[in-house]
Amino acid sequence: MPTSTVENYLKAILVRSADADAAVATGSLAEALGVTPGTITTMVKSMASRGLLEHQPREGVRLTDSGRAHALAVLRKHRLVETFLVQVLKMDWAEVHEEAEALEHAISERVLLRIDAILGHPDADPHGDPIPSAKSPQFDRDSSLSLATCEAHRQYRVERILDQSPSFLEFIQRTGLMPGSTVKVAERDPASGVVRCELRDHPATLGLPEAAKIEVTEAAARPRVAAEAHPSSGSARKPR
Amino acid sequence: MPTSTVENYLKAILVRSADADAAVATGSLAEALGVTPGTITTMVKSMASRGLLEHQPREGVRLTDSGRAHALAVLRKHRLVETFLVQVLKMDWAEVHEEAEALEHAISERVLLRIDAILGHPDADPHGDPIPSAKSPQFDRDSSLSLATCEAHRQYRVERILDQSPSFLEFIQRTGLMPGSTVKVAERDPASGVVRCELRDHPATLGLPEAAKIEVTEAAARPRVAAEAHPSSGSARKPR
DNA sequence: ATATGGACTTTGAGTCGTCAAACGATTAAT
DNA sequence: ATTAATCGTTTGACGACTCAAAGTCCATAT
Ligand SMILES: [Mn+2]
Ligand SMILES: [Mn+2]
Ligand SMILES: [Mn+2]
Ligand SMILES: [Mn+2]
Repeated sequence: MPTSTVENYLKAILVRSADADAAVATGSLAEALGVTPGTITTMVKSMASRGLLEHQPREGVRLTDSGRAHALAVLRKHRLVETFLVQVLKMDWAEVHEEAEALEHAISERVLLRIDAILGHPDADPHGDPIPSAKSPQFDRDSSLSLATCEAHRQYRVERILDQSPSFLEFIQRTGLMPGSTVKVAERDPASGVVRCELRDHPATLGLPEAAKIEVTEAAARPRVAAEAHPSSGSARKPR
Repeated sequence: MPTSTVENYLKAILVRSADADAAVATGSLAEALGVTPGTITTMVKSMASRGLLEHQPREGVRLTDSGRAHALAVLRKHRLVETFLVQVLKMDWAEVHEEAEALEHAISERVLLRIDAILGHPDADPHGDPIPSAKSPQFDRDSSLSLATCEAHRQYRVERILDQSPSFLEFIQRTGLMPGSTVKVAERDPASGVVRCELRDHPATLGLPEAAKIEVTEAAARPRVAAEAHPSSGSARKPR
């Protein structure tokens, strides 16, 4: 029964250890969690003593199996809650991340089961982030194509937005670049750092670092996102 | 921005100060909150210094206007969340109190507004407890009639259950004594401490202290409860 | 009027999460 | 190799919340 503080630490470590079994630097955690480096060292030692992670002093931390399981559970709650807030409570796409940041620590397994069922067991949240499954703690890091790296003049489908800040999400929403939408890069100019895109019925311009935060796949690829983009036939729920 | 601990203290004080402006004894708070008397004294002094209440040493505690406003907001969240869990997430009537005990501290005003709207602005929770309104912080303590005090051989309507313990609520549910149901006292024997009732299609027996926890009004009285009792026509939502 | 018992408060201590500032280790530059 | 710079750890302190145990107040019963 970790506290919500510990849960936030676990989650921060998990999402930073996607690539292989490289250790996560304590400094990156300090920055992510908004606390001083000394605080991280202290917390990390206490979490290590509880078996949630291993701490290689001066090098970084690695989750144990137990720590990873806890972290995945929290991440799952976070993303299911976000999806619920958008689809059932009809809340704003750009603000649900903050809400979920608090709710992920207050929602019981029982409530989570109901939410998951009502949503039809989605496998991605409104930002396109994969929802870890209750059983198989898979954690895919598949597509590494973004608006900063894809080919120009070809149709792509937005899969995932890699930034949770409300201001960025609001920009995405304004320009219609949400997961599920179709987009084409019209021009990419490394000199000026500007990317010009074509949406279904209007253009959009953004900087290279911002374009890198928009993950895409070739337009033919299978859809995977839970958020509703088009008013399709039937109920608001998706199977599987 | 009180912590969730302080919010729990405020709520405990509020629900114990319904009657007039009598001070709430610190001992009753210690019991209600499951902490030692010394802890209450300490917390109460700190809350007094923050202007949330006044502390008459050796006598008790009284909420300030600011403290009462906070307490009412928390109570409102608690009861709206309970109603939401029952009506929208279809959770068990007997277990939502515990869930709400945690969620009341994690839900933002924004989320609360959505929940309230989706529920159609209910004015009582599934246990019949009044939901303080956002504007008028009214807090009615109207009916004082219970299955322990009402007349025998007359029809009454269950309005409210004054005990949140899951085991008691499960008993109520099993016997069909939820708010909205109709009941008649067949026999009350002070000697044995037993109350025998008639429900719509079956009898029920309970002790006097338990009967006192079931608030009723004369059967003709206006309904007031948000929980669904009968599958009525139309949608699952109630107006006003 | 005094003594007693119960309710409340005080005191000393511990845990958790945090900071600021001093300190150490490692790496990169000269 | 020495020196700097950077990154991480230690240390001492604090606020919030809690307990156990000792101390105080006060209403009441003698
Ligand atoms: Mn969080
Ligand atoms: Mn998300
Ligand atoms: Mn609570
Ligand atoms: Mn209730």
